[in-house]
Amino acid sequence: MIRIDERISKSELTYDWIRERIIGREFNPGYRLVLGAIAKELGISVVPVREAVRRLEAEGLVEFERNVGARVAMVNSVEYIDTMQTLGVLEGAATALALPQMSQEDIDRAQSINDSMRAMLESFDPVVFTSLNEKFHRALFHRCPNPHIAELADRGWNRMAGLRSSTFSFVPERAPRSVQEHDEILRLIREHAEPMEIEMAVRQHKWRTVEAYREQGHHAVPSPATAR
Amino acid sequence: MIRIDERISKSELTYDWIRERIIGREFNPGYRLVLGAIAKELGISVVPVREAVRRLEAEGLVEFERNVGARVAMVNSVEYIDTMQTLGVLEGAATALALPQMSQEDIDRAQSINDSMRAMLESFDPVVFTSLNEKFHRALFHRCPNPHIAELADRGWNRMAGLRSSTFSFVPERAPRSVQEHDEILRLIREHAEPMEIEMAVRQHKWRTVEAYREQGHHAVPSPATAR
DNA sequence: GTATCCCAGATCGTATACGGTATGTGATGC
DNA sequence: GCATCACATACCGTATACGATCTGGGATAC
Repeated sequence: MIRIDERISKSELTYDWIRERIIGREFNPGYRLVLGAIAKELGISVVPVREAVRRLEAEGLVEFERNVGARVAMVNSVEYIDTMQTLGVLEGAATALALPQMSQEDIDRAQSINDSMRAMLESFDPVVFTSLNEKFHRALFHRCPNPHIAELADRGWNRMAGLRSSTFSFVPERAPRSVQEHDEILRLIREHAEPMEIEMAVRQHKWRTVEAYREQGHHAVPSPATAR
Repeated sequence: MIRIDERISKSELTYDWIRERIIGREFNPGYRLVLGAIAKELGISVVPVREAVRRLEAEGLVEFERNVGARVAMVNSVEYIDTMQTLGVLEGAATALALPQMSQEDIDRAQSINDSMRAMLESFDPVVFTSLNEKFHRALFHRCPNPHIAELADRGWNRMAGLRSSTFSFVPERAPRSVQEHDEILRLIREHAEPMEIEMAVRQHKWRTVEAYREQGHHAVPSPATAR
């Protein structure tokens, strides 16, 4: 019997509720998440709200200070760069591991997403473009047989979404190049290139975006690549 | 003035308390963590205990089932293999990124740890050996300038500790080879080999351990063994 | 006018309480 | 003797309550 019930706990509902609002930019970075206020808004008590917030904290979407409260994680260039760098490593590995499980349809789907991206290079909308970009990459690694890596990559993307509504608002000039690199990755996959080569293509693709962002100089902060 | 206070929340204390016991094998995999019982043991209420348990769940040390409760994550071969594989990726990358920050003392310290490991190959104690092994690897990547990767690698090691008190209890025959590979990694670092080469050496080192474990066939047991 | 102190409001951290769900056990019917 | 059902128990999920801590602003001293 299918449980129509399938009831989900209030803390989980709250978790989704807050998270949606962070990802959807309704709650901007720095927005203060007051437990009592959210509880009243949702018509529940503060306990499940608290639990939801702590979970979001564990995933890096929210910052918490003892006896002060929670706020949506701040836009911070260093964080952004670190997250992108980490995601490059994870997603590269996840994609390489997913290769044996990848079907022709998976590849076709990714290709069609990338075609959509190319099509919109003319009338460029950074937010939509960024969202398609995420879809493209998820399509490539979602078959990853190692659930740990897949989940970490997933969290990485969520965190990114929280930190920046749109990567390509900051480095629009990278968009054409990015589409090109996507094609290149798909080509490597189709031609059954060495998994390591594909992994590095994916990683470098992300790292080049970081480079572009860094050179753009949106941040006064020096790169971690300091001299010994 | 330094706050002698520096009071830490009860939920945090509880988190540490439980975690110590899991890592220290006082709570074995499958051990049931009853909120009320722990609360009474520590003389506090269940609320902070609950929070601590959820945090441990987020890190994978504990499994939680709605309306049933929490138990220490089960020894599960698949989980173990996945975790090791992920850790190989993360630690390889973290080590490579740490290279520019690495001092001569760091390298010497790692070398001396490995020497201790070699020394104990004769009278082999898997638990101590595994612990030294962890120290060795942490010594190599702890300078990693990207805190995200470092933290993920850190969590990976903790998770491993929870899943297996000692890797080398299961594949003792790999110990000598492992020491050798450590030397090789140190050699590459000293000779300023390509970061990528070092990253792959670290990754492959871990993956070979997984291979050894897998071939050993210990994992005939899917082991949650509840099968009501 | 500036710095310090103190108080009030806001918000968190934790305790206690209670209803809901799952699990095991003994009674009942066959 | 076996399967089924009902009930008791254990434990979780959430609500409510209250003391603790932080923050900001106004009063006071100089």
